[in-house]
Amino acid sequence: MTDDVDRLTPLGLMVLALLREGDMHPYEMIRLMRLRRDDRLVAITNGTMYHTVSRLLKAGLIAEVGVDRDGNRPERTTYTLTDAGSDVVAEWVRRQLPRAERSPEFRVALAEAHNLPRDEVRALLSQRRAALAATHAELAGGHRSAHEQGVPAQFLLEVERDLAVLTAEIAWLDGVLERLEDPAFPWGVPTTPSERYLAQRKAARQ
Amino acid sequence: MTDDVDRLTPLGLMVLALLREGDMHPYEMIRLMRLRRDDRLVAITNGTMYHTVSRLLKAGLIAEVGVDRDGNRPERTTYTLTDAGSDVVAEWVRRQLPRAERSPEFRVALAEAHNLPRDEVRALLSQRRAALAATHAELAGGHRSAHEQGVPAQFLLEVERDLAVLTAEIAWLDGVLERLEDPAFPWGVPTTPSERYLAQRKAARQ
DNA sequence: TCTATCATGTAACCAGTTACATGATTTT
DNA sequence: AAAATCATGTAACTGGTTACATGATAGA
Repeated sequence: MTDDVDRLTPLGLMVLALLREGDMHPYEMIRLMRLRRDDRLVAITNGTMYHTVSRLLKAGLIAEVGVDRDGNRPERTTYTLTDAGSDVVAEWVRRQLPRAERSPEFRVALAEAHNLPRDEVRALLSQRRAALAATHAELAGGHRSAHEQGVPAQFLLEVERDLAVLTAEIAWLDGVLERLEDPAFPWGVPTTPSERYLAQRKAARQ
Repeated sequence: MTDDVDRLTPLGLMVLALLREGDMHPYEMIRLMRLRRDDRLVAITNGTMYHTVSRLLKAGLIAEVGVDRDGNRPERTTYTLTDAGSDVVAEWVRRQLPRAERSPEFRVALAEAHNLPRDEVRALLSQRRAALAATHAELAGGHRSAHEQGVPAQFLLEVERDLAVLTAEIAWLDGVLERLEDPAFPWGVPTTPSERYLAQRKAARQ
């Protein structure tokens, strides 16, 4: 399983997380993810989706639960999450959330953070906060010493942008950590699905 | 050439830009880029570097300029930039700099922006500023309507982070655009190489 | 002298992208 | 009825990563 978690790509994880909402066939995943604008986080194309699904299947994280057919359209295979797949979702998020990298992985982990208990998320994000602060300090040190050694300003623009973005992220994280302490802040998966949610599912199912 | 520019990866572009400083063999590129901490921007491994160099060669963007040998160490091939390769650097930066995506490509384009004239960079970054503002507006609209339709707050965390980072980037860009208007802000490649620069080159050459 | 690490590179594998295929439905 | 688009998927290509190879030097 360690291996599974390591090899999981952002799209792979989002597919697993999606299957926690119910069994689906790949085309439905594509539509639902596009409806929700998950393509902000990962590129979604037919090729990538089918490719990803077949790797998840081979890894035993999902399983076929039958083939249906709608009118005379091509058959389509519906997939379900295995127990292993379900475990892997939490483990992946747990691993990505505290890391300092500002990567596609982190954005996905944050978007899927509600798959973990709220207190664990708070702890993981605190770790990330510390890691980002360390990165910031190191980068600022490098910038200062480059400046002192006479590196011209036009070569330092990118570092300065990086510092600005890092600062904003840290400030944002501080805000979130505070909000998460408030018991009024909602968490987890709502027990009664909203209208909007149901409408989305239906639209995607067709 | 259009095609060349499109297919160029961030590492490929950085290799081309590096070769504007002089002919080099791949291992030297690896060392020099690591010294300069370019591995903040792109992953640098042996495999990736040699792979990239061989693709640049095949595309005619670089050429072999001889094989040397140091003592009994393995032979090594030195590469030089072709005219086509040199053109492609500017064209790639010109294309990436105004885009709204906050991708590895943009960071590399910014780090290599000094390969273009300062006024062109100002114009390109202004375009990006506008594109980011548009993205921000759209994202904020999506967030508001999701909120109004009752999407619980724990599902909106990632969007909020995205908005915070976008805001910081726009503010940073405004600062840069202002600085670039000041004729005292330095630009271009310094004519007399600094000590630090020479020391780096030497250390990387070995 | 044995072992570790450096210098330099090759090759196989793996994930993502692009292009295409095929029949069904909808639009003109 | 022709053209466009949708639904569903396959296959080939391309770029990046990992693992390995080989001789040279340096340190214990």
